[in-house]
Amino acid sequence: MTSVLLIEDDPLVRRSLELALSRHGWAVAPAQDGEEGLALFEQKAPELVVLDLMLPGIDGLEACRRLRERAQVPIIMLTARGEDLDVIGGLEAGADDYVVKPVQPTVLDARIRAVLRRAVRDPEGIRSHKGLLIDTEALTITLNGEPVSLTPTELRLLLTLSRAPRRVFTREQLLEDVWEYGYLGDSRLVDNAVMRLRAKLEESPSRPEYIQTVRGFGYRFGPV
Amino acid sequence: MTSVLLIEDDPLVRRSLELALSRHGWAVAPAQDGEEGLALFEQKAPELVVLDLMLPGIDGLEACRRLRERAQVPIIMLTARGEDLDVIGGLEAGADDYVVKPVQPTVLDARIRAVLRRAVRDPEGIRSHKGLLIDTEALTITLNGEPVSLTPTELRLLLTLSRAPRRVFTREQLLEDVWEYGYLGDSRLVDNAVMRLRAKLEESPSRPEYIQTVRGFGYRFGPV
DNA sequence: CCGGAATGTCGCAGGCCTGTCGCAGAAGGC
DNA sequence: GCCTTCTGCGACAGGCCTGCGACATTCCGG
Repeated sequence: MTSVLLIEDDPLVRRSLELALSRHGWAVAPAQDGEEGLALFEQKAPELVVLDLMLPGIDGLEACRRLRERAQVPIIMLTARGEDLDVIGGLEAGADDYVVKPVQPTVLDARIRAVLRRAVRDPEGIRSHKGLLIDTEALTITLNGEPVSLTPTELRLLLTLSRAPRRVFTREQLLEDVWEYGYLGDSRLVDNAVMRLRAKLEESPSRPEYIQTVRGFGYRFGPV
Repeated sequence: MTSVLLIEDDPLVRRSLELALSRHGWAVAPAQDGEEGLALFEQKAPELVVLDLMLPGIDGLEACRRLRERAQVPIIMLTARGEDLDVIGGLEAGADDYVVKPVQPTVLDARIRAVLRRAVRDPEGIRSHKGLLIDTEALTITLNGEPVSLTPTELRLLLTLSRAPRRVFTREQLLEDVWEYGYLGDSRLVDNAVMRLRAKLEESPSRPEYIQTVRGFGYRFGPV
C-alpha cells in the first residue's frame, strides 16, 4: 500500500482528510506541524507528501524545502483560498502540485494519483544519450564533459523531446508542450528552434546525432 | 525473477535499497565495493547492475568499464547530488541511466524497469511480421535487422495496413486514411504507393511477403 | 486461345517539406 | 535607460516526394 504523509495543523481537516484518503486506499501518516512532519518522514519514508502551506513553527514552504533537500519525494501543497499566489509562484521550493482548500477528497485522491504517475513516468534525474547529459533537476546540459548553455526555449524543447527518447513528436505536440497554451503560430517556429538547438548540440547538424527529423511527421530525440 | 546486482559501499543505503528492491520483486545481490561487485557479477550473472559512482578501491567508473568489457549488461549509475557531471560525461564510461541520490525506491524501480525494457526491446508499440519490425512510436522500420527508410506516404500506408493485419483495405479506404482530406484523385495512386513500398520491403515484389494484392478489392498486410 | 479489365512498372516535372539566414521587436539584466 | 540576448517571422533555396500519364504485364471469363 502506498504511503502518504499528511501535514496539516487544523485537527478537523487533518482527521477528515486522513479518513477519506485511507478509504481511497492510501496508508496515511498524519502530522500536525512541520517538525512532526519531518520526523515522520524519516520514519515512514512515504511515497508522497501532502503539505499545508500555513503551519505553526516551520511553515509549509520551509518544510517543503527541507523535504526536497532530503529526497525527491513528490509534494502536493494545500493552500487556503486567497493565500498569496505570488508567493507560491515565486517559491523555488517547488511543490509538484497545488490544491486549494477546501478540497474534496475525491479531487485530492485524483491529484495524488496524477502526481505519482508523473513522478514514476517522468522521474527527475539525469537523462543521457551519447555524450549528452541532461540533468532535469539542476537543468544543466553537458556535452562531452563541456557545459552547454541553452536558452529557455531550447531547454524546454530538449527536455520535452528527451522525456520520451525515440518517440516522434509532431510539430503540433511540440508547440503545445514547449510553447504551451495552444500556441497558434506558424509551425515553422519548431523548425527554427530545432535548428538553433542543433547548432549547439550537433557536430554536423546535417547529420544530427541527437535530434532527428522524421520527414512528414516531426522530430525525435535519441538513437535511431 | 530478475536478478539485480547492487554495488554500494554505504551499508545503510545498500541495505535499504536491497530491501526496497526485493519488495519490488527483484532478486538483489548486494556488494560493498567494486571488487566484490565484479566477482559477484561472474557468479550471479545478473540482468542489470546498479552501481554507485563513488566506491572504495575500484571506483564506479572503472567498475562500469570493466563490466562493459565483459558483457552487455545494462548499468544504472548512482550519483550523489552535486557530483561533478563533467567528470561523468567526460569519461565515457557509458552507463545506461543515471540516478541522483538520495533516490526513492519507487523511482529506482521505475528506472530499472525502463532500462530493462529498453535493453530487451520490449515490444511496446511494436508490430512485427516475419523480419519486419514497425515501431509505431519512434516511427522506425526494421527489416531483418536493417533499418529501412520510408517516405511519409509509404510510412502512413504501412502504418494503416499494419494496424489491422490480414484485413483487406479497399483503395478508397486507403485514399481516405493515408491521403486524408477526401482525396479525389485517381485510385491508381494507391497502386503506385504500394509498388514503391514493396520495392523497399519485398525481396521479390512479384511474390510479396508483406503486402498482398486482393484482386478486385484492394490490399492486405500480413500472412495469407 | 482471346479480349478486356485490373494491376505492375517506369520516368518526369512540379511542388511540398525542411534547412538556413537575417531582421526587428520583445524581454531581461545591469 | 541602455545594451545584450532571445524569439518570432518571413523569405529563399535545395532536395526529395509524389502525382500523373503511359506502357507492360498478369489475371480471368468466355
